[in-house]
Amino acid sequence: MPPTDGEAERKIIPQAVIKRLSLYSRILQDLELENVEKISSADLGRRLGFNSAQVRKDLACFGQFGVPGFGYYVSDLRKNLRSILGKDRTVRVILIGVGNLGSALISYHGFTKQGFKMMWGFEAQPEAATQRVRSEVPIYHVDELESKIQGESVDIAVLAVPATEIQSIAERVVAAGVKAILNFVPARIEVPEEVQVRYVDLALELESLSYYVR
Amino acid sequence: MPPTDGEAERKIIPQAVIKRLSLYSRILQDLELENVEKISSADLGRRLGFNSAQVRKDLACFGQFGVPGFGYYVSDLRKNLRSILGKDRTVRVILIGVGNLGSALISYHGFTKQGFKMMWGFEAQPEAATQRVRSEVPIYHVDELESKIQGESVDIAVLAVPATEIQSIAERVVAAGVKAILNFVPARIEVPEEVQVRYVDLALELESLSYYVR
DNA sequence: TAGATTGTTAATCGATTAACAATC
DNA sequence: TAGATTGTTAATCGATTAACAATC
Repeated sequence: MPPTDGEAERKIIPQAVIKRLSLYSRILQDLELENVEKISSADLGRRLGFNSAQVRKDLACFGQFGVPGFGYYVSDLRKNLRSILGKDRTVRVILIGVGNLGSALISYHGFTKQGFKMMWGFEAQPEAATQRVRSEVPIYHVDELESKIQGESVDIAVLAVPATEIQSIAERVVAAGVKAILNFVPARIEVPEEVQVRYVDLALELESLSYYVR
Repeated sequence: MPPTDGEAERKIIPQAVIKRLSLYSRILQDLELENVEKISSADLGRRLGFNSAQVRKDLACFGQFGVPGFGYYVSDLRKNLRSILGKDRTVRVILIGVGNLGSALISYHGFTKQGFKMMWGFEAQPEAATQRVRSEVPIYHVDELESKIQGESVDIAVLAVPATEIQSIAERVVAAGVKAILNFVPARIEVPEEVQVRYVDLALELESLSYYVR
């Protein structure tokens, strides 16, 4: 039986589908800038190296967006994807650990370009970090984490703290109500299963490449 | 019929297996520091959330490293994995585009910790970048790319240039003989298929998380 | 020897691709 | 209408997991 209400009964969508949706969304962004009005699943797939059936099936997870015999209206599909991905409103991000890597992430242009709002940075040595960074984003002492999050909601926490700190920081962030974590620290964290965690392990990427060049 | 020589007939290994191998290798590194002598596939898997059969099957792609009824000798398995991953020698890395993100990557401690050698950075404005970075790694003008690579071999090029530059930089790097690219720029590049390319798309990670918090 | 755990084959599961009726 | 392309079902492919004989 089909879901009777629009929101609550979302079926479980594979993570891989969500990633491809983001990719489609970007291509559509480019196409819109180029004033392209329509695109077929075959063309959209070709730009990313995907099969046309895969494009249609990914989209079919969320509804019917195309016109048989014609294709998809670029602007219409883009709107729909943005809404599906939750990008039709401001997504609020904080960064914890404004060291070497964190300094780059807090002012990373790619985040802003894709419409994320970097709210605050948190650091154990906030003065040094503030000097280093030169960005509009205010940097607070990590002790203020809970008090800042309280009140103003935060969607995603980006973690770039030392490995020794990661578990305790993750727990504090979760306790403060954050539901999604992007972790740049090469260590697994244990959080309740309703909290979404993604790992970006930079050295791991190099390692997997080094296999092919030996 | 089994391969008759040790090197040439490597069978095609899924990328996912190689990534897991790197993860195993790190766990073993930790265990060795803790003076743990042996580990079973079940314990190794548990640390990463993998099934024990998967651990054994991944390892089986490359040989028999375990002792039935006992498990794996930590130090022995680690040596084998390092050799498989090509980490039993210095892996030489260069970085192109020493801007905001590139500045962090060139001196990223995680790379050094995992035994990679960051050779040089290349930039269109090398003076500004050199001032910004404060690391031992010398930064050259991007015009010197070919002449520097010539002679001293480079295993992996990390790219963090502006999106408009990415395709031409990729082509130059490949022409200079580099066989593996780690691309932080959110744009697909076209290279000969023997060149290995991995994409790290930071905004994409946030996008896929934002789906879960809307 | 008895117990434990490997390496490997067979079964299961999920994701990708092909095919095609529906339809604009 | 004829042609093109969707949405969706069925077929294929590959990856994960279970099971177990081999063996330390």
